[in-house]
Amino acid sequence: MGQKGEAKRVQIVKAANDLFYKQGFGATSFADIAKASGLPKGNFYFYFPSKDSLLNAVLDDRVQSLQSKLQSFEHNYATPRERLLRLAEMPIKDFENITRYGCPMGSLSSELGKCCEELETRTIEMFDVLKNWIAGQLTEMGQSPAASQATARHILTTMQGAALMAYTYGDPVWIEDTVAHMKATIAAL
Amino acid sequence: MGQKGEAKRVQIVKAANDLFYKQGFGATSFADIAKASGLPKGNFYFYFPSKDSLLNAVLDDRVQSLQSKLQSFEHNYATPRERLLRLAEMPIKDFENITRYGCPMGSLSSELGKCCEELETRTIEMFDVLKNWIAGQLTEMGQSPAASQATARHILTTMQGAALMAYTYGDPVWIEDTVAHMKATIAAL
DNA sequence: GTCTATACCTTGATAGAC
DNA sequence: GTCTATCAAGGTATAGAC
Repeated sequence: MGQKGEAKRVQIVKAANDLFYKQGFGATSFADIAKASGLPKGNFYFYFPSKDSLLNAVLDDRVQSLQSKLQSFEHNYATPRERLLRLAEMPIKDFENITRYGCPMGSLSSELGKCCEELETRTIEMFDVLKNWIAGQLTEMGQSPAASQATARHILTTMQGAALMAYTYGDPVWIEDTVAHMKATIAAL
Repeated sequence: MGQKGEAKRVQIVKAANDLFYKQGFGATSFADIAKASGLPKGNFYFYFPSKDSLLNAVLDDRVQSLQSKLQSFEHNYATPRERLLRLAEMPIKDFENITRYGCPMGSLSSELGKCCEELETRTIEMFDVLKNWIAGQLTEMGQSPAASQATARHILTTMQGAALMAYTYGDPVWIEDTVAHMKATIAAL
């Protein structure tokens, strides 16, 4: 596949990523992606054998974004506590999107679980990246591996709940309260 | 509408309720409901003018179930703390369904938010019933109205997060840990 | 490699017989 | 009131021209 082909592939994934987030995977048709990307819809099947395959590419992209984000935390902040605090307040910065479209990981996971189990396992991958990174920070802070996992689960659970409720009510107050609570918890660890 | 007609209506709502929970609203077709209820699909439009209308009937049913459940808590347990503890441990009893299909309220809310805003407001109704009941118990325990609302939001947020994560991972540990944590919080109030 | 045209299926909804 | 047959629309996916 040539240079131009790769660029087009990226273009498709980019448009699909956005639409899968804002409309959901099932509600997004190839016609939608064609309109958003400016590419004719028959072309997609040259790059992706199926819609599921396209979603897989989108998930690859999201995992990579998440990993580089976490890496930037490690680079920019010296202590694990500081890193976790920055992570916890991320939903504040993104509250508009979360309130309107939900958490990119949580809402997709919720949707895929109902229809396609194979794809659901891919979303677990994404959550695992985040969970294990959080647990790693906690271990670095002196928690045992088991305790780190439990605390990481607690943090993920709370943030996902906040995103879902803020999305349901269309009100960021659910995020604000939860983030404040979470930051206090982390600071006290 | 006669007696038999009403019975059939209930039968349709019952089958739809189950399928909307286990497969999702969008993924459930009239053909599915026909197969599950044993009724021919062309018949549905005599009872419901549209699929949305059927969902509304399902939501009415769920709200009523929820309200009678909460009423039974009031009847069976003397103190608000006891009632909240019983509510908090409900997901434990239902962990198998939640792990497989998610929370009936949360997963539906997540799905509807992406497609139909009018129906999304109906799910808020359901959450409000629960939220305001929890807040009422907390007020009875001496919390101020504002604090009661904030605590009720916190409880709802946490339980929804636990349901979503248990569903995503297909693992009830997310529920067990969260319920234990929640019960400790309530007991300490 | 790129794009058009279209096949084929499933969906929600309707028309009309009984 | 109840049910069968069918419609129009929109979906994914494919065939094949260029």
